[in-house]
Amino acid sequence: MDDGYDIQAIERKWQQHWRDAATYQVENDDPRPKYYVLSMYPYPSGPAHMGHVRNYTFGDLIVRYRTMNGYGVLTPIGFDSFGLPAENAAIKTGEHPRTFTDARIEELSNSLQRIGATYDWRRVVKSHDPNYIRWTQWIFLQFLKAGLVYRAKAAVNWCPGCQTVLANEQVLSDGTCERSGDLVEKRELEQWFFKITQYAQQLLDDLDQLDWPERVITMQRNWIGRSEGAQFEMQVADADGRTTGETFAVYTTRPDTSFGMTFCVLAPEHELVDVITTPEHRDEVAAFVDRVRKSTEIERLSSETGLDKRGVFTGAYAINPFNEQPVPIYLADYVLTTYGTGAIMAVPGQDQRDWDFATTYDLPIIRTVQPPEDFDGEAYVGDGPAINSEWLDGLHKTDAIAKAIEWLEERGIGKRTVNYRLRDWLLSRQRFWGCPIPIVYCPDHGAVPVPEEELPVVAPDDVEFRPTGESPLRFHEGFLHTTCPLCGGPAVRETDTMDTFVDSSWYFLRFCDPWNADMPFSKSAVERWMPVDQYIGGVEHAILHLMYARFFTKALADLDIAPADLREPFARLFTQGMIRLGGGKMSKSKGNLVSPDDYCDTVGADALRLFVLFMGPPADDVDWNDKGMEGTSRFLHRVWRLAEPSSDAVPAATGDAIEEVDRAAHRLIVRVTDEFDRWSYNTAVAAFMEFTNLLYKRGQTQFAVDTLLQLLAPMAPHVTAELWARRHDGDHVHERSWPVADKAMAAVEQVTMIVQVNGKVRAKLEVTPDVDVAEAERLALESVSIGGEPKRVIAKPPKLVNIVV
RNA sequence: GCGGACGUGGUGGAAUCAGGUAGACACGCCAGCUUGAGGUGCUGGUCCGGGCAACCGGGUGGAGGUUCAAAUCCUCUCGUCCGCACCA
Repeated sequence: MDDGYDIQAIERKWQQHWRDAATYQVENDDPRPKYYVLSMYPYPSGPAHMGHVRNYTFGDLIVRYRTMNGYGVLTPIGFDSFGLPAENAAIKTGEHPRTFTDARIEELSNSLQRIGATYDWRRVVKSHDPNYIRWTQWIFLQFLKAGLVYRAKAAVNWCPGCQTVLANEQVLSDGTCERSGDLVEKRELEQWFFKITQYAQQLLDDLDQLDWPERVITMQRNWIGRSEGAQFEMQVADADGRTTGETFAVYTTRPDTSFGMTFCVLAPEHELVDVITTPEHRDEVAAFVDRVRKSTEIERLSSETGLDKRGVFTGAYAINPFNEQPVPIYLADYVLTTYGTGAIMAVPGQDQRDWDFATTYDLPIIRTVQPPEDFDGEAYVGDGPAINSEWLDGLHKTDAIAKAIEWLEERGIGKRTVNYRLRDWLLSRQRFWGCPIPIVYCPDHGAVPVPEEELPVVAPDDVEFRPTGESPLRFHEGFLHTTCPLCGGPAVRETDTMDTFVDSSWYFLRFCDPWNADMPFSKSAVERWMPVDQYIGGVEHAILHLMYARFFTKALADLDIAPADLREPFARLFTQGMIRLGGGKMSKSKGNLVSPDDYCDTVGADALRLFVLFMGPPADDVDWNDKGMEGTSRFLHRVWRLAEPSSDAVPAATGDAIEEVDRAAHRLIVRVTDEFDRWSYNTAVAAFMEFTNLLYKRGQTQFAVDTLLQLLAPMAPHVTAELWARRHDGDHVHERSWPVADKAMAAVEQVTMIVQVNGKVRAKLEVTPDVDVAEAERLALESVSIGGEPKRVIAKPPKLVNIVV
C-alpha cells in the first residue's frame, strides 16, 4: 500500500544519522549516571541469524530506553573471533583464518547495523587483535606469577584421526569425534590449568548477591558441587589382617555409617594400585586397568556395562579404623581419581551403588541406619537411628556424623573435609586459531614465561594448514625455535593456544578502556563502568563462560589489577530463550538459518524487531515461524498513517474522546514503563497495539500520538525517529526524555466491579475506584436477587464483591 | 537417578510475580464496506454446549486439597523440555 512509508530509505537514513551524530558513543568522563548494557559478544559466523536479532534487539532497546531515562549508557560491541570454524575453513580452503574471520566480522557488523542496533563502535574489541592478544597473554603471566596457573599431566580427549585434543563438547555421545568420526581416546598430556578451584567457595558464596535467573544460579551451584564430609586414613593389610605400612585416604559424606563398611574401592589410576595388588591378582588387575584406560569417558560412565565387568579384587585389605576389621580392597571404574581422594569406603547398607556392587561380588551387607518399618527398598539413604554401630547407636544422622568426625579428629585419623565437584580449568588447546600461550621451553630452565615487553606473541602468517588437524605452529620453524629469556640458549615455544573462553573472560573490562596501551584497562575506567548493569545472552553460557568470567574478575581484583571491591562482573543477567527451527536447535552448524537481512529488505528492521519481541516471553524458547510478522508490519503502517503529519487516516478526537484518549496515553506510560522494567516486552507491544486501535476508534490528539512515538522509540527506532522529526521540525525522539505520567490523568475513573454469588459472576457494575466497602456491598446486594439474607459478604472494592449464600 | 522449568482456543501467547471477569494482543478463519477483480485498507465476529435473545451451563493435561474465590497456592499423577549425571 502506498502510504508514503518508505521503509528502506528511512532505516538507512537513521542508521547513518546515529553513527554520524555519535548518539550512542559515551566518554569515560560523561557526567550522567552510568549504565552498562552488554549483550554477550558474538562469535563472528557471518550474517546475523534470528538468535542474534533477538539478543541484540533486547540490548539495543535497553540502551535507548536507559538513554531516554537520563543515563550515560556504555554500549560496546566486540567479536569472539578466535575459534574452530575459522581453522576448519582454513584447512578446507587454504584461506588464512584471519582473512576468513575479518570477512565474517564485516558481515555480522553490517547485519547488526541493519537491524538498527547501536553501539559505541570506537570501542570494538576483537579477540584476535594483537592489541587484545597482548593483554590476554599479560593477564596469563600475572596469574602464573600469582600461582593461579600451573602445568600438569591431564587425561584429555584425543582424536587419533585429527591428531589433536578435543573439548568435551566435541565428543559425541557415542564417543566419536564430531569432525572425523574416529573413536576418541584418553591421553595423558602436559597441559596448562587455571586454578579456578581456589575460588570455589567464593564463587559459591557470591552467587547470593547476584540478580540472576534462579536456574542459572542453581546450575552454577550444582556445578561447583560443594559437599561436606570427612576424610580419613585407612591402613592397608594382608589377608591375615597384618598391616603392610601403606595407607590411603577415603572421603565420605556419611562417616556415621562407617561401621557398615564391608569393602573399599580405589580408582584404577590410584597410585597405590601397583603397590598393594597381590601377586596372584596381578594379571587380572593389570588387564582391568588397561581396559579402563583405553575406554572412553562415555563408556566408563555408562551404566549399561554390567557391574561384574566393572570391578576387580586386588587381593589386598584395609583396616576399618572404626572397628579394626579388615575389608577387601577392590578397584572399580566408577571411582574417579578426580573427585575426593580417588578412593572410597563402601557401605552397601546405605548406598545403592555399593549395594549393587556388594551383591555382584558377594560381599556382606550391614545396615547401620534403621530403615522405617514400611521400607522395602535395598540401600536405605534416609535418616533414622544408627544401629550396629557401637557408640553411635541410637543417634540420628546429623548428630551421628558430628560424633563420628569428632572421634576421627580426636584420634588424628581424619578430619572434617569440604569437597567440590568443580575442577581446575584446562586451558591448553592444540589449535592454531587461538591466543598463543606465552611460554618457552628451555632444556635448562624448563617452562619460562615470555618477558612482558615481548608481548604479544602472535602466530605467524606463512603457515600451512594440514588436513590432519595438527596445529601448523608445531611445524613452523621460525615460530617454534627461539631463545630462552633466562640464559639465551636455544629454546622452543609453547605451540598450544588458549581456550577461547579465556578471551571472553575479561573482554567486558577491556570495553571500559579499549584504548589503553599500557595496561589491559585502567582501574579508574573499570571503576567508572563496572559492574555490567545488564548482561544479556543465551542460557547455553550459564555455566562455563559465566563461571570463568566471575573467576577472572575476582582474581584480577585480588591481584590489584582491577579494583579490589569488584567481586562480580555482571550485576544483573538476563538469559534469553533460543530460537528454534522445526523443534531443533538453531545454529550455524545445522545450516537451518533464516536470514534477518531478507526481512529487512521487505517489512524492514522495525517490523522484524517488533515481531521478535512480540513472539513470546523473552526468556522462553520459541519455534521460528514468521506468520505473525504481518501483524507487526501492519501495525507500523497503522502508526505511520496515524502520526505522519500529512496523513488524514485518523481524525482528531473531539468532545469527551479528547480526555479519554489523553488519559489512555498516561496509563500507557505507566504500563509500558513497568513492562520495560520487567522484561515483559511481548505485552508491551500488545499495549501499543491496543492504544493504536483506540486512537483509530476515538480519534487522535497531539499528546497521545507523541507519547506513543516516544514510548515506541526504543523498540522501533527508525519509524519513530522519522515520524517525530516530521512532527517536530527535525527534532530527535531518542534525545527526548522518557515520558512521565500525570498521576491524576493516569488514574482510572471507572472500574468494573464484579459481583459474584458463591464465586460465580452474576453482575458487572461500573463504580469509581475509591468506592468503600459499605458502598460496594450495598451496590452489589442491590444488583442481584439472592432471596434471603446472605451468609457472608466479601467485599474487595473496587474490583469485586462475593456474596455467599 | 538428582535438580529445574513448563502444560491455557485452530496457532503464538495474555492473565501466574501479588489468588478475584480466563482467553488481552496478534496470526488464521468468517462476514460487511472499500476495490474493475485479487490484494491492500477500514469495520464487525470468532473457547465449547444450549438458546432468537437477554442469559444459562461447562472449560486452563488429570486426580485430590486449601479458600468466600484457584489457570495462579499445596499434594499426588501424566506428559514435554532443559541442566547435571556412578561426585562417594
